[in-house]
Amino acid sequence: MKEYYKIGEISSLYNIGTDSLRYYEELGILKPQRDSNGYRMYSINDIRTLNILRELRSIGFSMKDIKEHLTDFDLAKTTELFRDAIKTIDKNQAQLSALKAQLSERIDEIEKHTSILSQCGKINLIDLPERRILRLSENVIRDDDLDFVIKKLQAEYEDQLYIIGNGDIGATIPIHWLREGTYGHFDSAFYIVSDDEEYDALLPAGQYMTMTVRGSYRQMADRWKELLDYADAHFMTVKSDGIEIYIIDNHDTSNEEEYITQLQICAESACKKTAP
Amino acid sequence: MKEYYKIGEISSLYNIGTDSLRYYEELGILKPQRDSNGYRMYSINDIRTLNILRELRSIGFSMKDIKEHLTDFDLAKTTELFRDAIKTIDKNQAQLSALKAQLSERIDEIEKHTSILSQCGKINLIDLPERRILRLSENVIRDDDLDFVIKKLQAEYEDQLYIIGNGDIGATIPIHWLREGTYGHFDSAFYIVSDDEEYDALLPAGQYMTMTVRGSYRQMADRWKELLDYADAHFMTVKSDGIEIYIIDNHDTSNEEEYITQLQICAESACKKTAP
DNA sequence: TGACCCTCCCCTTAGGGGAGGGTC
DNA sequence: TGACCCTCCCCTTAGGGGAGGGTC
Repeated sequence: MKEYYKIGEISSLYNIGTDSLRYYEELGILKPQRDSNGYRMYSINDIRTLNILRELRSIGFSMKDIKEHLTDFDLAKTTELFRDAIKTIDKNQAQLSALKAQLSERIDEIEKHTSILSQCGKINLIDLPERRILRLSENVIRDDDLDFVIKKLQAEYEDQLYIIGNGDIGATIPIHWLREGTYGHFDSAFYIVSDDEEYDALLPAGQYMTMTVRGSYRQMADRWKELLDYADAHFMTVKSDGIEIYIIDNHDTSNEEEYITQLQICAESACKKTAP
Repeated sequence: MKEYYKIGEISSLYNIGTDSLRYYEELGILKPQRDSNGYRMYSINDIRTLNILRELRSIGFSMKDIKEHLTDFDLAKTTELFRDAIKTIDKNQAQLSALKAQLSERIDEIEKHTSILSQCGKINLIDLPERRILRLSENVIRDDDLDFVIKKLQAEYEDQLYIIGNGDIGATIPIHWLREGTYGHFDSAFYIVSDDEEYDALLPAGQYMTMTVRGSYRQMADRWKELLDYADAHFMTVKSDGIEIYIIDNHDTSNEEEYITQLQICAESACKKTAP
C-alpha cells in the first residue's frame, strides 16, 4: 500500500472530478502535500477527510457547513447536525407537497373545464347558492387592466395569498352597460373565496342564466345579447349585474381560441312574481 | 388607471426587487418600453407576463423553462409542464425520504451505542449467529489505511453502494498477532451485510467473548490481552481471529475519547470438548 | 432636496471545461 | 509519445448590493 495518491487515482476511486478535489483544496478543506514537481499528494488522512466530506455532501450539506463541521466535531455535534438536516428535509418535503397539490389542482381544473366544452354556447338555467367574494371596485376598468386589478387585490390581502389564487376570478358588468352593448367595461373584479376565508361582498343566491363561452373576448357583447334576448323572450326579469367567470384565460394559454369564460346573470321568471 | 408603471411601482406591488425586474429584461422575458429619460415603463401587458412568470417561478421552474413556455403556450403545453413538474417533485421527495431515513438511522445508531457505555471494559460471553460479510483481504494493513481499504471495498461493489454503508465496518486480526501483542496490523477489513445482500465470506457462528471498548485505539493491545488471559483462565479455546467492529469511529467524532469499538473472538470452553 | 431611476461592476454555489504548458 | 498533472480563466442560476451619476 502506497503512502500517497495522485489526484487522478483519488478521482477515479471516488468517481469525482479532479476539479472538485482542487476546489476542496481551494476552500481549505483538503490540504494535500505537494511533490517536488508540484503534483498533489493525498495521504490516508486526506482520504479520511474526503470520506466524511463526501458523505456529508451526499446528504446535502453545503461546503461551508462541512468545513465548519470538519474542524471540530464530536458525537453530540454530529447528531445535532443530522437532526437539523432532518428538520430541513421536513420543511422541504412540506413545501414540495403543497406545490404538488397546487399543480394537481390546476391540472384537474383545466381538464374539468375542457370536458364541459359541449356546453359551450348553450343557455342553462341553474340555481346557484350565495357566493362569497373578495371584491375590488374601480369605476371603469378596461379589459386589459384586469390582471393588474387582480394583482392589486392580491397585494391588499397579501397575508392570505397562499389561500387566494386557486379560486375563480371574475368581473362584474352593470346591467345597463350590457343593455347598451358597450362591452369592455367592468365595475369590479373579484375572487370567489371558500367558506372559511375572508370576504367583503356577496354574489346573491338565485336562479341564474349561464352560458359557457369558448374563445376570444371579442364575441362577448354578442353572447350577452343572446342571454338578454333569451330572458326577454321567456319573460324573465334580470336581477343582478352581468358576471363573467374566467375559467381558462391568458394565464393558462396564449391561444385565445382556448379561453373559457362563463357568463352568469341572475334572472327569475316574471310569471312567478305575478302568480297569486 | 395609468397606462404605464415605473419599476419601483411594480417592485412594491409584486414585492420583488428592482434587480429582478431588470434581470427579467436582460433575459429578454420582459420588454418594457423606455421613457425619453431612459426609465422603464411597464405596460399592462408586461404585468400580465410578469404575473405568469412569478407564478411559474414560485412553482420552481427555471427562467429558461419559463422563457420557453412564455413564447408559446396553450392548455396542452401548460398541463404537460405541470405534469412534468409533479414528476420532478415526486423524484425529489423520494430522494429526501431516503436521505431522512439514513439520517435517522445514523442518529439511532449513535444513541443506541452510547447507551451501552456501561458495558465498556466488561467481558461478556454471547452466542452470535453466522454473519455474512463483504471482505477485502490485504496482507498487511496499517491502522491508518482502514478508511482507504473500505473505500476500495465500496468501489468494488459500487452498484450496491446505496445498500452498503449502513452496516457495521470491522477488521480481523490473526490470532498469532494478538498473542505476540503486535497490535496495529490487520489481515482484512469487512462490511457486515444483511441477509438479502451479496457477500463473499462468513464470520462463523459460535460463542464469542466480547468486550466493548471506549476511547483510543492505543489501548487495544492491552484489551486483547485481557480477553486472551480471560480465555486461558477459564480454560477456553480460541477458535477465530480477533474481530474488531468499529461502532463509533473517526467518521462520527474527531474526539478519540468517544470512539467505541467492540472486540469479539470466538472461544469455547475446553470442558465442553472433553465432555464424554 | 430626497426619493427614484439609470448603468456598470463585483459577488454568491459547487464545480465543469478548456487553453497552454510541464511531467512521467 | 500519451496519459497525467499544473495554473489560470471563463461559465453556470437568479438575482443582491453598491458606486457614481442623472431625474422628478
